[in-house]
Amino acid sequence: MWSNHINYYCPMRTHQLVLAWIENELSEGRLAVGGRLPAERSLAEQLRVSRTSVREAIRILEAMGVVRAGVGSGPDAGTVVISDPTAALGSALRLHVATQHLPVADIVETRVLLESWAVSHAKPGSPELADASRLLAEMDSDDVGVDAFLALDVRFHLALADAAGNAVVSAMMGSLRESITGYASRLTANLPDWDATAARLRAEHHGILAAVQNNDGERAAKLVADHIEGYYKEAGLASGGTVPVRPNHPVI
Amino acid sequence: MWSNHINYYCPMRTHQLVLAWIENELSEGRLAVGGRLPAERSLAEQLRVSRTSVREAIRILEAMGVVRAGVGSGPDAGTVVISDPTAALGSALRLHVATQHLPVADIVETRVLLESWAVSHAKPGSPELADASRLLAEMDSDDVGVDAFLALDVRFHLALADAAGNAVVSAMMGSLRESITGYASRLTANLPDWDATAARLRAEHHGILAAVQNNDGERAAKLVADHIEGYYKEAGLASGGTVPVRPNHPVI
DNA sequence: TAGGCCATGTGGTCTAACCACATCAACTAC
DNA sequence: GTAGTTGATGTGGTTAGACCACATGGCCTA
Repeated sequence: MWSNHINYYCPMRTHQLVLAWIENELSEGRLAVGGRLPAERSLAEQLRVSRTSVREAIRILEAMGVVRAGVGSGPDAGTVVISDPTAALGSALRLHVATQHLPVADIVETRVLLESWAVSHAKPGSPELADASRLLAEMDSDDVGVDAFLALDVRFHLALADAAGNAVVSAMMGSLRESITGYASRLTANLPDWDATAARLRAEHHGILAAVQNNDGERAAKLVADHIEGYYKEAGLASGGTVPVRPNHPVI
Repeated sequence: MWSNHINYYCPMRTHQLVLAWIENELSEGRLAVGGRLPAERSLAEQLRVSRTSVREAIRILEAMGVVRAGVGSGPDAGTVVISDPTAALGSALRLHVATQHLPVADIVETRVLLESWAVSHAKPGSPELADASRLLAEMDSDDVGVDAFLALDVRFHLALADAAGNAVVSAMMGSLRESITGYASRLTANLPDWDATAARLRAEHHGILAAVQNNDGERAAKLVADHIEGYYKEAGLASGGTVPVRPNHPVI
């Protein structure tokens, strides 16, 4: 392919040129989180490409959780740099689960691996553990429904993961959870007795948190592994099955 | 936003509609790896959207490693479904490293975690270990340059990760490696004596592989952790530093 | 029969136009 | 003077239509 207007060979597609430019701006520090990209029309003119190509690049960055695009005027408008690795990893994992080339069993296994490491490396006094404790208190309330309980459960486990202080592990944990949320909620229907299960989960949560706060990382790791594997075993994890339709669950 | 031609509220952007349709086709099994998407113009007509929106969706899927687009006619032409989770995760991680919201130290730590788990769960007789052994033999040759050695090193560690048989861990390992390749090769320049380092790395590789083949997962995990941490420590990992420019390193 | 050539269909790119939206400044009515 | 209205401006979102390079395959010619 020959780059338009210019007479030298260009193996890149145009939107990749734009991506490379933006990534370079990020690397060089001229563009940082919270900063704004030039308007699409300006950027197109600046890079001598069409607005179409600029938009394709921005769509990719948006799907990667690197930028957020907003219409209108004001602080929420324009294309601003963010940093949401979880969104990108989650979408990618979910799509590949849909192609059935990433077995759900492998995702669960990886989750056990990451979360075990996280609880065994969590700092006992970290604020994330205080959040986790608050979430447990909410879950102990009698008037939480199944959906609310599961939502709190997700936040509890993410708080545990965050307590280890590793951004990559946190992002991967979040993305793994996101990619199998559909499964998890369907699995709940398989449970013979939700109330009994909920009571057990509550007790296990408290045990895990106590172990972490007592600085007993090894015990916490074992407890959390049993906790996760036990839940999926009880609910009957069907590895390699099909994913339910989620029409209102966009990639971004 | 009101969906064009139709009089009901539609909170999705048009390209997300296309993404949802394609993800649904994948989930329902009507589209599988190796299959082909309808031509962009056909798909646009079928979904009553513009070709631009279809293309934006395909760009995202391409960046996610879910499809591959080829021009012309014949078997390599058209948009065909693939499954390359590593590409997606790697691009995402690299971009977020560029935004300096994912510390390189966290990536290295995560790599240690995943790879330790992988070697401790690798099956001693798996074919991936035979590949790893072949790679070690190549690395033992005297006439391999630094770059070739590092390339073989990457493949050796990926083979180890694959031996555990978890697709998610393999993909994450590959993406972590990809996201810090720039760093790793720059770090080499910091080494005081490459020949000595290479000799040490060779010996450590053989030790790791031997432990795996002897079914001593615990020892293999410790060796691989020391191996990785030792290398980065010797080369002087600068956490939070800036990434060098890679103009010919497209996202896809 | 062998070679060249063009019709066909693919993705890649560009242009130009319109829309919805959000802000802000200027203007108008009270 | 103040409050409300209104329009200009600039943003991303979407569309239509055109042209290009490319790869195949069938047709036609020598």
